[in-house]
Amino acid sequence: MATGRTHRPATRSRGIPEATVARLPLYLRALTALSERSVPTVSSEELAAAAGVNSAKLRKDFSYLGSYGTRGVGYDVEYLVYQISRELGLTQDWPVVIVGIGNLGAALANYGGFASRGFRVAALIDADPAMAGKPVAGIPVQHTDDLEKIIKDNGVSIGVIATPAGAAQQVCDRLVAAGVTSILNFAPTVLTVPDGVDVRKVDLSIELQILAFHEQRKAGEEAPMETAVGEGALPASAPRGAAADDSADQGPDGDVPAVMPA
Amino acid sequence: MATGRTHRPATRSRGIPEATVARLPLYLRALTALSERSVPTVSSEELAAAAGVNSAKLRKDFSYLGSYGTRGVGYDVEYLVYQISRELGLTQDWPVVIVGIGNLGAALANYGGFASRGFRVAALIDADPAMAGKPVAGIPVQHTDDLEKIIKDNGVSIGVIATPAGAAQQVCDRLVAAGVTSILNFAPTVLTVPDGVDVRKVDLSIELQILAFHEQRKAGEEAPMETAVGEGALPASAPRGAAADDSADQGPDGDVPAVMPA
DNA sequence: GAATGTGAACGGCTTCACAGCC
DNA sequence: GGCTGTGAAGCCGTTCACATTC
Repeated sequence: MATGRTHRPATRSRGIPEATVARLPLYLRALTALSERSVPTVSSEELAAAAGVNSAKLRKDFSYLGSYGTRGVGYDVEYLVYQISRELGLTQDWPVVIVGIGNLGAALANYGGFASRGFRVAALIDADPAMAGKPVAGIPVQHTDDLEKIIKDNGVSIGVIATPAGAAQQVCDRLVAAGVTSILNFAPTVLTVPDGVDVRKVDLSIELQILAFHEQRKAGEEAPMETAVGEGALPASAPRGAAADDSADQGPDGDVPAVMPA
Repeated sequence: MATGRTHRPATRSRGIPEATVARLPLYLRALTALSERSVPTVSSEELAAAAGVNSAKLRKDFSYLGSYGTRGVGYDVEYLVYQISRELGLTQDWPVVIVGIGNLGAALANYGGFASRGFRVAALIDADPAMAGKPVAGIPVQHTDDLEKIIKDNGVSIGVIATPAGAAQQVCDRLVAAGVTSILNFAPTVLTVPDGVDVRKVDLSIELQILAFHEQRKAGEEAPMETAVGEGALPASAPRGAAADDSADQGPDGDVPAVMPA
């Protein structure tokens, strides 16, 4: 779920549900692993297990792409890898710029998963003049002043924001003005963008807070309700006592993207 | 009876929907900003705008927590900050361990938002002996061998995995065995955990792939390919050979690059 | 016999719209 | 008059179950 848009989900998608799109990368990863082991075909059951979803959902998801399986047999791994890659637009090269080369930005620049799937880090941009020219992950950092030129020269349409929250909106505005239409935001702030621009956010503290909510609930399952606050005092109250009991939080549940800020 | 636990008990007392829980941190962030500006009250409309959601949704979300607003007036900022914090379990201190101190792990350790919301980095753990003792973000890295002891000594129930994919499941198993019941996973792999353990995942390459999908669609919006929307328009029995559409630029499959981070 | 593809049922989340209270 | 709180309606996604195809 891309956030940041004002209204209109504009989900003008050509039939493929958002929830399905969000799972395609998962299937692709599982298929890639199978491909590397030279496995020729998989059943929906096997692939679903590898991707961590249930088989009915997987089959339904694939049905939106077309009929790529063979009844009684399963799916051809290589063929499916290609189809999903194509559907996701990974058969082409996507130049990406990362703005904000702090700890996080550097980590992203070094992240192998970027380059491995059609994404190419075209440039690293930072507002600190002292960073200019300094190579990070083998790529020289450029100054924010040249942002517009960098975007245009490289035909960049995807930007990653890893700046402090205070600078995020401004950077976002400049990226958009320069032609970027998809943004991955790591800054813990809500970005406002014009229609037609996609924003996805990843906020670490939000993910942790969601975990804390469930964690708290596990701990207070038998005992009491609200009250107090208490501080510190972390007795050895083994969270995993005999209590345990249900805890319905079975899987990671749908998918709320995720995490971390700058 | 006291049993019959199916899946989702939730029927028990306060059944706050997952979707709502996922938004509470967002509201909390917006409220905190208002609080810092000493704004006394907000209307659902204003707060919703600040959080990037619509007001009806916000009111519905708050209704699950209780009636904390005043009709005709709005919500008291301070009071709401407290109520949401309490609901999320942030009025207590959560010690967290980060396993895998590479670029990403270091970025997480340095992330300020951690401490600011009830989370405390209790320890940094890495498998590389060369890292041991080296301070990152002011905290000395400890070796994986001591993982169990660290977890127990600090009463840690939340763990963050920032290791390479290959090590993730093993680390996860050890964390869980040592008592961790909530995991935030940055490794691009599906983790298997026992019931009662919560896992949330964050996958950077997946987020980018989702953006690529939408980006691609925007680009192809002008060239009307086969925009056969409709519903049952998919009966195509013939799996259309590998030929399929030709729209694809170049058909480079280049084989499958590994989806894995460093 | 085996496994896909899919209509239909189901359940959860969002949006609407208005009653209720300040 | 302004704004919250909430039943009701609508939408979307998941799950079921089975006809269909190999």
